[in-house]
Amino acid sequence: MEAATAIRRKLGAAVPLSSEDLSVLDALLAQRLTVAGGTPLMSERQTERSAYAVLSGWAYRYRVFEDGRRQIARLFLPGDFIGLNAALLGLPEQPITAMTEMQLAKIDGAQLLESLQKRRALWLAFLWSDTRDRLISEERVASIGRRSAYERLAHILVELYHRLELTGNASDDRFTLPLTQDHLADLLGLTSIHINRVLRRLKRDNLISVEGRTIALVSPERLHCVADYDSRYLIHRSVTVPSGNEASSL
Amino acid sequence: MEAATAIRRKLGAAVPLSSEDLSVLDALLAQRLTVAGGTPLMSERQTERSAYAVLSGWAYRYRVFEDGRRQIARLFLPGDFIGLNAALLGLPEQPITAMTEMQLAKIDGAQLLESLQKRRALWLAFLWSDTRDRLISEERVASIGRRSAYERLAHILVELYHRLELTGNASDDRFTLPLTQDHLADLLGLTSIHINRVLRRLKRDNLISVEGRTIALVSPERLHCVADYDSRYLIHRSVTVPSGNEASSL
DNA sequence: CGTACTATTGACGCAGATCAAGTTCCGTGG
DNA sequence: CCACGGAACTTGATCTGCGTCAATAGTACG
Repeated sequence: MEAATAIRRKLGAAVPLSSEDLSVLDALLAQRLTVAGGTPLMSERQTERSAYAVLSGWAYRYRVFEDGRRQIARLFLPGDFIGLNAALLGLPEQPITAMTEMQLAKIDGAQLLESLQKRRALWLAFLWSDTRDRLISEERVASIGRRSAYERLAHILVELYHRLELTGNASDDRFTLPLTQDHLADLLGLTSIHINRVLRRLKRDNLISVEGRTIALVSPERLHCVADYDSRYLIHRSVTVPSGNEASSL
Repeated sequence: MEAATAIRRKLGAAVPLSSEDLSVLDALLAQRLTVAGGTPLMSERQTERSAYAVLSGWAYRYRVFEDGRRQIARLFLPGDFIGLNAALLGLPEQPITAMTEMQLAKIDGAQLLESLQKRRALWLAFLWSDTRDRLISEERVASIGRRSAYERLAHILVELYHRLELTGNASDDRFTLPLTQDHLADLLGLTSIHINRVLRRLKRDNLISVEGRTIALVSPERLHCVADYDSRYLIHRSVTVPSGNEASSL
């Protein structure tokens, strides 16, 4: 149970969770599974009404066009939820692929619905997570729409570091990046060839260093500056849970 | 009360709402106000814990960079909600500006929280609306990242038509577009000069026609094709509300 | 030791940006 | 009713960031 530290850290950072909230959460996340990198998740089996919480590993959702062009719409990191809203609403989810081996907790839609209705703090925590995902998506629009390739790359690296740090998957300005240059290209609306050149320019300018799959942010300050990284972006002051008793309220 | 047809149509299309649901909804939307075009909404007065429902008119949220580059992250059309999650969570919302004169319903955060907890169908309807907004945002990422200017413009026009049609603000393949070419540029990650040229190419190719602020989709089929418009995008089969009685569930 | 990703590097082309004028369309006031 | 001023829209000339095409290395696993 307590293995779901990524989820607990993320939700707990936004909303103070009581021990009772935590035990309901643990119950939701009880069913574990592991999938290999490359496994398609949620591909068309919308019948299931189930979602996943990411305990470890990375996944991504993408859109493919007729002619093969591809755009990654979203990355799922440890602490993120996959297909939550779709499960709650009973709607189909777009195709999602595991990028690395992943540990997942399978969440039952109906059980989740009940739990959120009973525990207001949990509901707010999930709502916050959802809101944060939207923020990220909208900042990606800003990135692809208005930032240069150099700035885009700087921005995503800083963003990923902050997201991973929150769940304990990064520290000391270093983290493991399982994305290939092709993935980065499809994520940022560029070509892998250009990613390669710009990545190397970031190294030459001494903003980052790369050893294998490990990225080190050599100069976080200059990276933030280059990316015009909004300091308020993804910063979570704790949400206050309005009183009003749990579950009752009729 | 019943003036909030845009909201009722939109939510009702996704989730069947009982007359009781509707009366709770009406109560939420009771407080009306009108703002002039250009009015800033939600700028930093995060203290209020209130949100808006758009009854008529358009607004947009944007991101400005140090050097003046601008990106519109999101458009708000009739039937959309502004700052809902932020109000529920008590978090600050990013700057939003009214583009035209707007009729709004002011929603109290605390009251909303209570209402959603009492009425499961309403909660799901709001959740659905939120999910749809995220879909739109992710499709925008795909658009800016991988579509050409010509395709992007085709896509946004088709998307806006479908969004407006749902609330009764467009029909017969025509609608009023209050956006200037500058707005379109900032929305699609282009320059207004290029928007101008591409718009004219769409007219020359007989895909659209423009009279003043009215856009007519001359050939919706070809537009869908050019844009590689996903037919499932924004289509809402009705959500089924799981049984499980309202409000109780302990 | 091949087969298949993944990364790297160079030459060249183009979609869309930038720069620089206009021009039309209004609303406002004289 | 016309003059003025300021958005919004047009149009052309030129430039450039990034894409495309093509080829070469690593690397990694079976």
